[in-house]
Amino acid sequence: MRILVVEDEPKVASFIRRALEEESYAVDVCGDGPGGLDWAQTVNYDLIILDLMLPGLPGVEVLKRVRAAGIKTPVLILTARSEVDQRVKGLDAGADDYLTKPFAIEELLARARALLRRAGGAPTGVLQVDDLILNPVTREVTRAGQRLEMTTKEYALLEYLMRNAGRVLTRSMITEHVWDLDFDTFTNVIDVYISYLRNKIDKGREKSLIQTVRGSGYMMRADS
Amino acid sequence: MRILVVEDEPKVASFIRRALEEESYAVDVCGDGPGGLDWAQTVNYDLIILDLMLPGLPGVEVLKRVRAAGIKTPVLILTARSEVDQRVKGLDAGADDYLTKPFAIEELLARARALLRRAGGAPTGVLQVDDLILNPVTREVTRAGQRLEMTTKEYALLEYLMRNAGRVLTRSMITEHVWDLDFDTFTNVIDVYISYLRNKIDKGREKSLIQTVRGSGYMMRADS
DNA sequence: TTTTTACTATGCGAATTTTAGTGGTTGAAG
DNA sequence: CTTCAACCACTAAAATTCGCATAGTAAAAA
Repeated sequence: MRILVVEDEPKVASFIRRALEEESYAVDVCGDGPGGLDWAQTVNYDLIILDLMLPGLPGVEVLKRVRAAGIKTPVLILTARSEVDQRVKGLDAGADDYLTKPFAIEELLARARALLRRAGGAPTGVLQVDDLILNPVTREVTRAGQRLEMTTKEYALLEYLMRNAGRVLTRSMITEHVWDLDFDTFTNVIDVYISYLRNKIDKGREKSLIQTVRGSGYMMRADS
Repeated sequence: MRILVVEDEPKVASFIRRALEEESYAVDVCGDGPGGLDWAQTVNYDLIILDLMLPGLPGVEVLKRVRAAGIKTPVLILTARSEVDQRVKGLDAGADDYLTKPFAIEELLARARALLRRAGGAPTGVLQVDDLILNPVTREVTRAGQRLEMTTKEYALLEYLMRNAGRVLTRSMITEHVWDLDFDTFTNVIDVYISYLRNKIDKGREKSLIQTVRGSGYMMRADS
C-alpha cells in the first residue's frame, strides 16, 4: 500500500507520514502542487492525501488534472474548516472524501483505511507479495503457508524489499536502508544476502519473487 | 544525462556517483572548487551537484563564476545543516535547489529528477512521444501499452532522445550526454545503439519514431 | 567448544557493450 | 542518367562488465 501525501506545512506533513508509516504503509511526501501532480502521474498510488492549500498550484487544480490524466486512485482532501467552498469544489473535482483541519490523526487513519478498503486493498498490517507473507509484528515469514526462518539481516532486507514491492531498489538504496554501511561501495554483501533470500524464498518454487535488474539492483515483484 | 558532482569527501562523492550511475546517468566527480569550475565550463552538463564546503574555492564562488560564464545548467547545492547562511547565499548566487547534509540518497535522486525535468520543460515526470512512454522513476518503457525491456545504455540513450524530442541531436551531443568522456570519435557505437533501439521501438510499427537526419545525426519525432 | 551469523574473496558464465567489417543509400558532380 | 564518395544500417564476433555461487574467515551467540 503506497500513499502520496501532498502537504506544504512540514510539521503536518511529517506528522502524517509518521502515523501512516507506523501502520506500515509506504509513504511519499511532496510539498507543492506541481510536484504532487507529478508524483501522482509517475507512481501508482493506492491513495492520495491532498491538502487544498498549496503553493505553486491549487489543490483543486492538482486534483482536476490527476483525474483528467485518467488516474482513478482514491483521493482524500484536507481543508481548513473555513474553506467550505474549496471543499465543495474538491468533491466536485473528483475527491472521494474530505477531512477538515485540524483533525485527529486517528480520524485520518480511519478514513484512509476506509478508502483503501473500498478500492479493494487488504486492510492488514502484514506485508504480502503473492503467497509470501511477512508479519512485522511477530517477525514471521511464510511462503505458501510454510514457515521460513530468517536471520536478522535477511529479515531486514526482505522487509525492505517487500515494503517497496514493484519498485527497483538500487544497491545504494539498499545499503542506506538495511546496512548503514559507512558509504562502503566495494563489497558484495548485498548480492550475497539476496542469494540467501532466494535460497529460502524462491528455490524450488514456480514463481520467483526476487528479480534482478541488471546494472541497477533488485526488485520484488508480485505479478508475472 | 550527464551530471557533474563537486564534492570533496571521497566517500560521499563515490556514494553519490554510484547512486546516480545506478539510475543510468553519466557522472563526473571532482573534488575541489577550481577543478569543478573547470569541468563545468568545458562540458555541457545537464545538472551540477555542488557541495558548498570545498577546498580551494568556496562553492558559492564556484557557482557565481559558473553563472557569470553564462552557464544555465541547473545546480543543486549541498550544505551542512548548520550552514543555513551559506544556503541562502547559494540560492542568491543562482542555485536552483538545495539539500542539507546528511540526506537520504533517494531525496537527492528525486530532486535531481525534478531539476532535470524542469530544465527540459517537460510538464510531467513521464516522457511521452506519440504512444511511446518512458517512466524515469520506474525505468519502465512501453509502446502502445506493450512493455519493452531496455539495457542500461539503451535506456540512457532513449531517455536523452526523448527529453530532446523534436531536436536534431548530433553524434557528438549524444556522446557528451550519454557516453563517457574521452570518447573515441571513430567508433560507431551510437549507430549500433540506434539500431538496437529501432529494433525494439520501431520494428513492425506503422510510425517510426527515431529518424535519421543525414549528415547531422538523429532525431526523435515530436508530433505526427 | 560448537554453532550460527555476518561478511569477504574469487572465479565462472552470461549479458551487455564495443569493435570491425560488409553492403546498402543518398545525393551531388560529371 | 551514371558514377562515386560519403554516409548509414546491420551483423557477427570480440571484449568487457556484472551477477551469482561457492568457499572461506572472523566474530558473536549458544
